[in-house]
Amino acid sequence: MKNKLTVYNSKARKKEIFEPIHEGRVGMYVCGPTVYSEVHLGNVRTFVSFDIIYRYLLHLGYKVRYVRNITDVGHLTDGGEDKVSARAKLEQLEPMELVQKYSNMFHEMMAIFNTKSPSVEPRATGHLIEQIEMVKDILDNGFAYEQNGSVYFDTLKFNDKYKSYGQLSGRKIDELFSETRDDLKNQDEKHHPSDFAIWMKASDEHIMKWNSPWSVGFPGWHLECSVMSTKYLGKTFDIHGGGNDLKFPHHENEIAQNIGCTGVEPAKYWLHSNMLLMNGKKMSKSDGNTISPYELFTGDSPHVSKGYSPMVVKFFMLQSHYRSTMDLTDQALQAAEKGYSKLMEAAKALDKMQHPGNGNETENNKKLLTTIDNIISDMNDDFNTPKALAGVFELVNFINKLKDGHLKYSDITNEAFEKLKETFNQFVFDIFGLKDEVGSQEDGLFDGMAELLITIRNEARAKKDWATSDLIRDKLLEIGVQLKDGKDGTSWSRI
RNA sequence: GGUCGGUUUGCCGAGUGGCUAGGCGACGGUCUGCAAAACCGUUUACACCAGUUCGAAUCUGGUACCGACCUCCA
Repeated sequence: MKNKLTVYNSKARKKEIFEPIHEGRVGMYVCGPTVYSEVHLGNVRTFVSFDIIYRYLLHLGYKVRYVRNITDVGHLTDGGEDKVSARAKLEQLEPMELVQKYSNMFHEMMAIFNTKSPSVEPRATGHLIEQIEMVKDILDNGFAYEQNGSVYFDTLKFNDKYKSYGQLSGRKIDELFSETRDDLKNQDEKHHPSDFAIWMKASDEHIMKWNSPWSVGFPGWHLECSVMSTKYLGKTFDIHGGGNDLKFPHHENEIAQNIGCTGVEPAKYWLHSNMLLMNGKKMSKSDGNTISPYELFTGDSPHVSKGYSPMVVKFFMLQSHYRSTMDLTDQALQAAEKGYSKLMEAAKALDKMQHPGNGNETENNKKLLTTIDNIISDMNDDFNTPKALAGVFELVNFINKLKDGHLKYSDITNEAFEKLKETFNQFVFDIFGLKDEVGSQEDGLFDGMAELLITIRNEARAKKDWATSDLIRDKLLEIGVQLKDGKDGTSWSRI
């Protein structure tokens, strides 16, 4: 029981045992970014969360097809303008130029955070034909109607048949009706306020528009995900993910479209990640409570005292569960920086450690094996990374004790030690997707110079010339090299 | 106003009807020429008020506060 993966299904509002539709294979769709500006740190959290889910499914041996779309049309601003073309106008670029620019930046950011590329990354504008086909199908099935060149999804009619509109977000169609405000323009085109556009007629000044049986226009925002998930994963697939804020209306409408078109539920499990807060409040550009990933790296922001590396930020994110809100503060990042470096030091130490080959099955041995088992069952429990990470830190404790001789190798069997090594590396690098940022910067010239300075300093120390010794140590620290005088001589590391 | 979620030790954050998560910080120690780093140890909290229970921070009800969403030409 403990070894089975369970996931929290937002639709069922409970944890369920994960059983893929087709044995050994998983289809996963995650709503990607709208590429009209630089990626938001909150988006990063969502995609890092789903990256870890993707990596863990791969680790479990599933063949995963991971589809994450890029929205480049149909997502509108408050003023009704397309977000992409509005920004393109501002930057004096062709809409597709803008899409390319921010897609590239998005991919760069995903690489910086060491996330794996999805299997398919489809764009909305690349699937106009399929979107028009789906609108036709929904019309044919009677769940949509045309009005002045626009096509609206008929939520009342849909709900009469399937009784499920609002199920995901916990909304009732009657309440949606009572909330209607009078100042909504063109509401008279809709039969019911909860109806939504699946095809919109474009005004003359609208740039991004295409021909269709109903008008020259553009697809509704929700349509692309229904179309692309169906195209690449089939009518019903295993996992649909996205940010919590997309539950309503985006995912609710997506479900309605899929069922309205194919007659079946699109996803077996709905997974939603929670929001990233800063200093206890929602990140918002309008009130200045925001920080971009780049500002976070450089420290060029009033919200942080210094820069934090991408892996520190990722480590920070791992410390909370993907379904919980998480609060970004300078203090919390500083703590994460220390924790991350402790983890990497342990990884380096473990890499050099070797078990002599004979050991006994002691209490410590038992404790080690239990710790390892718990890490796995924690991750199986709806991808509980903070708990699994806590377990990994218990492994760090084992590693350090072995290194310092507080724990003898003879108290640990060779088999258990190998299991420790395997589990530690799998979780830290393969599943959490962390990497050692500092180590990769070193080169031979630098190493040689550092060793030379240490030799000179040790000669000074031997003569009790503390002034020279401390000068070397202090100056090296200033340029980011920290010396450590240990029992077995002096070692150094970059900070 | 509606829907959903949250309130955990100095900070960040898991979790469970009885069994000190973890990280950071702080304090003590080991090591050291002194440091730093590292390591070891200590640091026992669960918004408030009722109720259920042998026992609740964990379940139930209420209160307060916080957050997200509330539609696509708003």
